[in-house]
Amino acid sequence: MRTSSEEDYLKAIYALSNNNEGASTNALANHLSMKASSITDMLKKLSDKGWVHYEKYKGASLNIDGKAIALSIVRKHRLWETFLVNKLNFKWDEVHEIAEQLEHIKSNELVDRLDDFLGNPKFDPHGDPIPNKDYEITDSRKRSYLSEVKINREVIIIGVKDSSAQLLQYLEKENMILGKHISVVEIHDFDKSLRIAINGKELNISERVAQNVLVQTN
Amino acid sequence: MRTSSEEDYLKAIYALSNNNEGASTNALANHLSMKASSITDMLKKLSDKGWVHYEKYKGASLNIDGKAIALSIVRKHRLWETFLVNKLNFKWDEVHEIAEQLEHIKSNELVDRLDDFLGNPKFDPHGDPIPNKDYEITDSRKRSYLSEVKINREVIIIGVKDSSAQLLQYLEKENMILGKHISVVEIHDFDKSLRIAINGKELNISERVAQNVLVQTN
DNA sequence: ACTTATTTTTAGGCAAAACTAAATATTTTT
DNA sequence: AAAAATATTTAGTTTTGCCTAAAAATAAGT
Ligand SMILES: [Mn+2]
Ligand SMILES: [Mn+2]
Ligand SMILES: [Mn+2]
Ligand SMILES: [Mn+2]
Repeated sequence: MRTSSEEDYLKAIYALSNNNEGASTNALANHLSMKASSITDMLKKLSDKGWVHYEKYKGASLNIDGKAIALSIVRKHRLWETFLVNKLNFKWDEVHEIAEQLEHIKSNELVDRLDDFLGNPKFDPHGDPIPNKDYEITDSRKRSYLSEVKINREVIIIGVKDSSAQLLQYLEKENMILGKHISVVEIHDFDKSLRIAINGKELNISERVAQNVLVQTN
Repeated sequence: MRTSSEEDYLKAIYALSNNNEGASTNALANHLSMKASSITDMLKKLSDKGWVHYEKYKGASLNIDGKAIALSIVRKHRLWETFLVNKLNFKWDEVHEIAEQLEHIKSNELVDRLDDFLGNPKFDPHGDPIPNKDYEITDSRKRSYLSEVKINREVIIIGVKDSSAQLLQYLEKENMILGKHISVVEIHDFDKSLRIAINGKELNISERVAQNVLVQTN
C-alpha cells in the first residue's frame, strides 16, 4: 500500500533528478513546500520500502520500483490534465491543482480507459510528454528555449519550462500557445528582450519569458 | 477545511438517516466497517464543527451544513459513476469503489463542468437520483419493490436497493437492467419466488432478489 | 423488578505526516 | 586551516484517525 503523500515525494524526486544526480533534501523541501526535517523523515521511510536510494547528507534518487511509481503518477497527472482541458474545457492554467488530486486515484483500469477515451494523447496541455502504459516516454523532437533560438529561424512552440498560472495566462493573452509557428526578429542588446514574429504580427517579450518557452527546432 | 474521512462519515449519516430518525453508533460502525469507538470519536468532532447533532447514547443526525456537505458528496459520487459508465464504458458493478475515491476531489468548477459534460443526468447507473447544483433531489416516480408488485401489473425497473457487485452482476446476466418493462406472472407459495415476464420471455427469480429490485409503478 | 444482553462511551495506545528547535555535517569563504 | 555559512539530521511535539480493552448506560427477557 502507498499513500498519496509518498506518491508526491516520489514524483518530486523524479522531477528534481537531472541526469545521474539525485535530489537534495532542501530542493525537495522547497519543491514540496515543506520543512527539511519532514523530508528526511520521509526519505528514510521510502528507502525502507525499497523505492529510493538514500544516504545521509547525500540526497535521494529513485530505484527501479520507485521510478515506475513516479512515472505512473506523472502519467495519471498528465492524462487528467488532458481530460480537463480537452473534454471539460478548462483553460491550461486552471488544471494543475485538480490534477494534483486526481493523480492519486487508484485504479489501473481507470487510467487505461481514460487514456483510450482521450485518444491516447502523446502530450498534455502544457506540452509535457505522457508516459504510455509501459511508462515509456518517447519525444524525439529537438527542443530548445526560445531565448536561445537564432534570428529568423522558424520554430514551433511546444511547451513551457515553468507552468505557473501567471506565465500560462500571459502566454494565452499574447496568443503564444502550443503549436504556433514563431521566429525571432531581433534581440535588443539593452535587456536581451526579443522581438518575435507570430500570428502574422510582431511582438516584444522579455528575456525572462523567452527563457521559459520551449520550442521545437526540427 | 474538511477531510475525506469526515466526508465519508457525513455521507454515512445521511444514508442511514430514515425520516426524522438519526443514525446509531453501531449502524455507522457497521456501514463504514469501523469500530464503534472510532465512530464516537468522530461524532464528537463533527458535532464540534457544527455539522452534526449528537447526544450521548442517542445517535447522530445532520444539521443544515452537514446535510449540504453530505449531498455534495452524494452528487459527486453519482456524477462520477455516471461518467465511468457512460463515457469510459465501465459496467455498473465496477464503478462504486472508484467513485468512492473520486467523490472527494475538491473543485466546485469540476463538478459543475462534469455535470454539463454528461448532459445533466437525473439518475446514476444504479437508478439513484443525482442532486442538482443546489443539492435538490427531484424524483417524482412512484416506486416499490418488485416483491410487492401485484400479478400482471406492468412496471419498469428503476433501481436496486443494495448495489453490491454480486446482485448487479446477477441482474446484468439475466438482462434485468434499468428501463426494462417487466411483470409478475406468478408467485410460488412454497418460497415466495417469482415467475416474471421480461424481454418477451419468462424467468424465475428468488424472493431475495425481488426484494432488492426497485420498480416504477406509475 | 431484576438479571442478562447489547450498545455506547471512555481510557489509553499507535502509526502517519507534518512541525519546531537544537545538534551535527558539509561546504564555502577568508 | 580555521571560521562562517549553509544544509541536513535528530529529538521531541502535534493532529488525525484509527484500534483494543474495560467501564458504563440502555434495552430486553424472565
Ligand atoms: Mn499530488
Ligand atoms: Mn502539465
Ligand atoms: Mn469516499
Ligand atoms: Mn450509484
